[in-house]
Amino acid sequence: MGKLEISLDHIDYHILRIMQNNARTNNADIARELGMAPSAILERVKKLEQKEVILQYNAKINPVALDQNLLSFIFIKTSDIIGEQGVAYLLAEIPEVQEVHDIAGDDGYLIKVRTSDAAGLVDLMRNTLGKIEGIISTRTTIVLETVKEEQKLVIPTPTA
Amino acid sequence: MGKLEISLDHIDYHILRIMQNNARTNNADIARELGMAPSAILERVKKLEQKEVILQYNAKINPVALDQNLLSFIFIKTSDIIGEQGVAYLLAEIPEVQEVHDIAGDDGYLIKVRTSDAAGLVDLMRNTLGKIEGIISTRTTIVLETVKEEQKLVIPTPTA
DNA sequence: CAGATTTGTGAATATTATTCTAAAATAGGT
DNA sequence: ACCTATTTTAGAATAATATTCACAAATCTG
Repeated sequence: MGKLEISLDHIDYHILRIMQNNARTNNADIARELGMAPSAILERVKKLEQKEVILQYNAKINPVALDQNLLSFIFIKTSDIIGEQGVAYLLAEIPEVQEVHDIAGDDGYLIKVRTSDAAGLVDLMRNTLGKIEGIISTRTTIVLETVKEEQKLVIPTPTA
Repeated sequence: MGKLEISLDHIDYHILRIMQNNARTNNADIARELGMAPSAILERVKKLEQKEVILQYNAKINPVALDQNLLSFIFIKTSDIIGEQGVAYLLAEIPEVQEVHDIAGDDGYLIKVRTSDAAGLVDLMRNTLGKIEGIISTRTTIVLETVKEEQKLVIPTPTA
């Protein structure tokens, strides 16, 4: 069920490194690169999934292609009691909201939002955020340009 | 030969929706779901890649499994001239830095950083950020808990 | 509407995924 | 060290998928 003990060896790391860079790499290729049988790789990958080390595989789509050109970060102060996250879950349900983080200090959340343009952002704030009870205030930061945007983690190497 | 004209139909959207949710869905399955020949799907997927609509496929790995438990956002003010992004590129090269955004207003950047713990963050700020010329000041926001973290885009549906 | 281009189908072949059994490796306990 | 239980791997056999290609259908374009 939940995330069990995690004990990953360098073979797992190698698999993760490959998968992180191209999730569509097939078993046969991974097996060749690691010099192992495809069946062994398949077994390991399944376990990595079961152990929730690999959470999901997803295609990164170009926002421009879908006309989602505006990225914004919004700090949201709420009346949520510490520990409770009612507003957070409501925020998480909004499709345009890609991330919801409970942050320290400001008794609030930081969310990442993608809309087509400024009008879309205004619309979202007015018609969606505006209707959520418990939001006290918001502070929006507009992204002019994204230089890097990945979810890749630093994976330990055998010699480090 | 960058991103050319983008003209996506509802079949492309459907493929993107499937791929966004599970990048390892095989061609045959997609073909079955769309009621088309696998060869046709293969053709479309290749074109989506060529047109840079699909940017990459990646496995989302559990940060906890790799002992990267601390997520932080750091606002960085620099002496970069507007339009120039020297510091941004240096920041982008840091493995622990997952995102680098040029933001409006504060003549600075917002970066997203993942470290093992607070000590790792301090270490990064001191030994890596500290050595980058042009950084004037930083303001760090610690994430206590992440409620949602995805890169999924809103994909238009036929009836919307 | 004709010619040209794009996109799709269907079949054939190459490659890969998956399953299974036995061997090898590993971990624990004495 | 040794034996046993457990985990992991290899290897072969089979099922399924990927990929290619020729031709048909659909779609532009002018």
